[in-house]
Amino acid sequence: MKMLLIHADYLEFEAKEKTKIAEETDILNGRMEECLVAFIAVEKKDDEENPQSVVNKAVEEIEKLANNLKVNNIVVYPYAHLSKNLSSPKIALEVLKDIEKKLRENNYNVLRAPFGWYKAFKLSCKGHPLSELSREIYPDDEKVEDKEKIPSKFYLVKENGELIEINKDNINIIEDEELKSLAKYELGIKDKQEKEPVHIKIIKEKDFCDYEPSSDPGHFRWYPKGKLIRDLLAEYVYNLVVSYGAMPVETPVMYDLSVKPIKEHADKFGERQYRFRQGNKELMLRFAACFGQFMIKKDMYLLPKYLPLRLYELSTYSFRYEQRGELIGLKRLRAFTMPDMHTLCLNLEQALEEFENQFWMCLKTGEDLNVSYNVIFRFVEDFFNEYRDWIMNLISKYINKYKKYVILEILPKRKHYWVGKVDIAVIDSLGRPIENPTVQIDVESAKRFNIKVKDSYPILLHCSPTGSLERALCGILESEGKRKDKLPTLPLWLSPIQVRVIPVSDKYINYAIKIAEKLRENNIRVDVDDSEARVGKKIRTAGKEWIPYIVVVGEDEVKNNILTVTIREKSTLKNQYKQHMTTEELIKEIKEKTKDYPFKPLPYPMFVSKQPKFH
RNA sequence: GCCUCGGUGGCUCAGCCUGGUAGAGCGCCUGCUUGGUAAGCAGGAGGUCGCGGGUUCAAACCCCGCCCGAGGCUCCA
Repeated sequence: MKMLLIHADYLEFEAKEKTKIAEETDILNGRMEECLVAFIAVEKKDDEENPQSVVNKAVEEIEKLANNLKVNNIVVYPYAHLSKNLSSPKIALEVLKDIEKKLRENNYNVLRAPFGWYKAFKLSCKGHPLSELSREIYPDDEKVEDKEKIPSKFYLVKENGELIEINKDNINIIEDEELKSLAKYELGIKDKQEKEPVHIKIIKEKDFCDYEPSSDPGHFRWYPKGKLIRDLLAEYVYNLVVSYGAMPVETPVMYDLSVKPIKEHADKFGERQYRFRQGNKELMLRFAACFGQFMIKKDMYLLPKYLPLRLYELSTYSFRYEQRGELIGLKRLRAFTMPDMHTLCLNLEQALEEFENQFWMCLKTGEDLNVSYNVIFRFVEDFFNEYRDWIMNLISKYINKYKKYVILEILPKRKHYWVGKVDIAVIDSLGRPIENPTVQIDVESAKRFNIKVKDSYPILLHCSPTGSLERALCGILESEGKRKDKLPTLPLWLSPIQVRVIPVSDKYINYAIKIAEKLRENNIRVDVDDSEARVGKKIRTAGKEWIPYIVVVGEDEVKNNILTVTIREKSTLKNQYKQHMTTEELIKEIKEKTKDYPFKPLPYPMFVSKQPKFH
């Protein structure tokens, strides 16, 4: 709705002649003194969407101004010429009448000029700063969406391929607690939580990373240990996708909104982006690596034999201007690092084959990060019906391999760029899903970005095998933080300090250093606790740092040339698991456990007494 | 973005209601202790009480605005 508001000494009108849409009325002329005149055009979107909300907002605006100006007389004047996109006359009349009625109820003197007549009018505008104002009023979109939204259906899929529709009442048929949490979340069943997720405490306590109050909310600072973990994860995903056949690229973080496909793709995601003007350009910060990779593909001369063609980029960073109240620790940020692979597929058959491979790749990351994944497939109904056999076959392979059921969402019609996707989630310490790895079948973007293989538009797959690195870490920490069966720990290859050597007294410090150096030469992250504390205290400190191997050396070890190693994985808080082994055996064990994973050296001084605290 | 709660030495928190010299534990430093698997003993240093304004003779405390965090709502390509 468009509205022009005039504070006037008087307004006078006279209806002269009917149009086709004229309302029947006796009030064909009128005059009001000391009044606020509201010229109003009701628009198509008001009509289609939510007329009642427009009425309420318009009345609110008028009253606000009337209050300011201290006037009690209001003229409601239909004025079609304010808009080129008018609503139907029927709705317009209803809206105008409603506005008149509401204002009357609120004790204003209201004069409404007749709708659909050619009218003569005289107006005397007061001419002070507030005397001429225009307002544009948008309908609330909440109710609109409700109207448009046909809800999805959710199913539990078991090994025999049976689909059991799940809803609020039968949710307990899902026995797996984690999968049930995921289903509950999807169905909008919420258990109220008043606590914060445990990873927030852990990241600070362990000197991984922290909030940066002098940036925008949701942008973090990373300390050496957290930086190490992120770098290791980055290298891990790089190796994973490159050995799978992806070609790494790097593309800009910001894009020009005057480029049509960029603008279209960006506009789909509405408010949740950083946009800014620089010079005479309007720019946006990328919220995923799609933009740059699509532009590369658009400019390539693509032959069918190149396909499936996979480009990979670690988007450091992707930016999303999430709502302020929605930012939570590492779970939702405004700047995050997203491994993002896009695969061009010749046709749907090839796309399905790729989808399956990429799905298995996503699941493998759960094993490497030592987290438990829960799977939800989402398909648009038509697509599901057409490829049902293929889908059910994939699901049954998954169930056989991982011994877990899956959730299946069927969407009545396509509303995003994808026709099918899989989301893979870790359940956090409060029973809420952290959705992370994903594969999506995109049938829209190739056309939008004019990516052509010969003369046809290929299918595009989006895949992030771990999801954002920050969220991956979040998932690991939440999983460990909620552990009851044993001590929380990071996977060995991700542990910032893998081994700590503790001399029983400073007599043995040189021996401890010798051991540490030997480990370090073998690419093991090791430090030496040279502090003045007693052994018990040093063990406790090492335990609080989640160090996987603690080597205590004293007289016995020197004499027998053997190490006493406390292995965290096999210990509990009360019972430390200790094992005697030679230095070579320890090295061998660690090398064995980390052999398929990236390595980076200890980013800290080797002596504990020299290691700074970051908080 | 909205609603609720919170922000006090490096960390965890008490004090605020009822205004009057800012507290504890851990950590840190120093000394004693030279030690054997999750907190040895003693002493000491360390605080713009988130920021800005207001009320008051006097503000960590009362009032207003803002910033930051958590929970809830809404959102989540």
